Amino acid sequence: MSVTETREKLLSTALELIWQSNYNCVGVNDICRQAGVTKGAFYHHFDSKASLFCEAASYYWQVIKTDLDAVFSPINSPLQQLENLIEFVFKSKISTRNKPIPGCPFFNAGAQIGTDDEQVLEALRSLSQTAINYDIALVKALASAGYLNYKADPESLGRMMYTYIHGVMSFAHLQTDISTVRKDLPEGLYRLLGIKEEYWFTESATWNKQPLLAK
Amino acid sequence: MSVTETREKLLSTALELIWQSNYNCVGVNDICRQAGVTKGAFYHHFDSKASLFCEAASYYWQVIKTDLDAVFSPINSPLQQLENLIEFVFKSKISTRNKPIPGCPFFNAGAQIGTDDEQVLEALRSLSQTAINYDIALVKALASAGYLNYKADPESLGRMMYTYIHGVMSFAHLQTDISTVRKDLPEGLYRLLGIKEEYWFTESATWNKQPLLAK
DNA sequence: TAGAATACATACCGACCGGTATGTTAGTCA
DNA sequence: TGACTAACATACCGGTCGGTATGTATTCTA
Repeated sequence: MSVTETREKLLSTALELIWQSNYNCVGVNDICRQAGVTKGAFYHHFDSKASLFCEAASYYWQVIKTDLDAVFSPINSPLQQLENLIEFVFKSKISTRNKPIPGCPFFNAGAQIGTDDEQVLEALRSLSQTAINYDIALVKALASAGYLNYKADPESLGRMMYTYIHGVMSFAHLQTDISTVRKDLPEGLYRLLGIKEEYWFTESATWNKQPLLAK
Repeated sequence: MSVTETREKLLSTALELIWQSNYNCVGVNDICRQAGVTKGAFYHHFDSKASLFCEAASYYWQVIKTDLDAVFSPINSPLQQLENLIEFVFKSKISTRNKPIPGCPFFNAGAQIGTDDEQVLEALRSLSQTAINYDIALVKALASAGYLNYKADPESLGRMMYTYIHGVMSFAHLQTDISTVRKDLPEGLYRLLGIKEEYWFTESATWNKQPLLAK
């Protein structure tokens, strides 16, 4: 295995395992065993488990950014972008062949990290803010296209979208049942955004690839 | 210490520690030390850490039920009940003297427990469903009183409220900043519920006790 | 009042944790 | 060719984890 191969193998394996489980439960030993790499190699490439997580976070983001850019591509109307987002969340975070619904491992991690792991928290904050920025842009587009009932503060509304989506995912993770989510996710977003009711469930997603990071 | 005293001391201490941190990070040793009880006593009263958590969950619920019944008391109008709920969430889960925002330890736990801890998951599911039932009742009351814009499925909408509230709390936990939450929490609920805009921020909470379980 | 059950206290277990010290190999470059 | 270093591999560290085996007071009961 080449140098960069080993590194990326560790990153992707860490993501995979954390995704299936969570940050606390996944140990360095597990990651190494699964990646077919020894602990010496691990600590040659990474300072600590926490710093691996931070690098994995940006690695993760780098991967799904491709998806998100397609989801929010300007060739789609704002309403289509919204439907794409819903489809993306559903496909990448909720719907799985395997039983347990992973949710978002990075959002989950926020609830798990001890307050002492400041570098991990900071990485998570930056990740969430970048994600929210996508939502904010969508809110602005929807507003200026006249789809919204109430006048909105895009920043606040973008945050609301983000928190709602992750709330739904966490709930799905706990319930291990996706049937309610299939309905609650879009309708909740319509309601939050204040999409005029005549537009509910009218547009369908133009994006329906298999997400890059869905196992 | 009497028998029930020891037991309750362990339960309340476990709640307190899990609240400040989380299920994974809090060890049996920590709980015993903080409670001033030995490990022998612990395992005399509880089968395992998981079963302690389950009992703590129902103990927790038993305590906040008093608060919730006051929040949703029928002497309050539906709109007042909603404001009470917002105030309750804010007071008990978000606003704290100490720096880190705890969020809801039981919701957090849902993202932490390994999928093998089925008994813990079941306790959490039951807890969340009971909480959602309060929300469902509120939705029905709001709907029949004519406060809502769209016609709603109360069950679905109650779930949406629940997931949104917990999403907001988890986000606050990560950001350790409550200023945005103070605005996002009520407005998001208005939007989700479809409260007619003329009623936004009009009613004020009739409930403003100190929650029983806020440290 | 003897004995049995309750309510602990103490000491300890093996497994596992993140991390490190040290050895080995392969490639780089002067 | 020889010194140097990057890229590992191996073995091991102290600490902590959830859990247990066993001893000992105290209280209840026959």
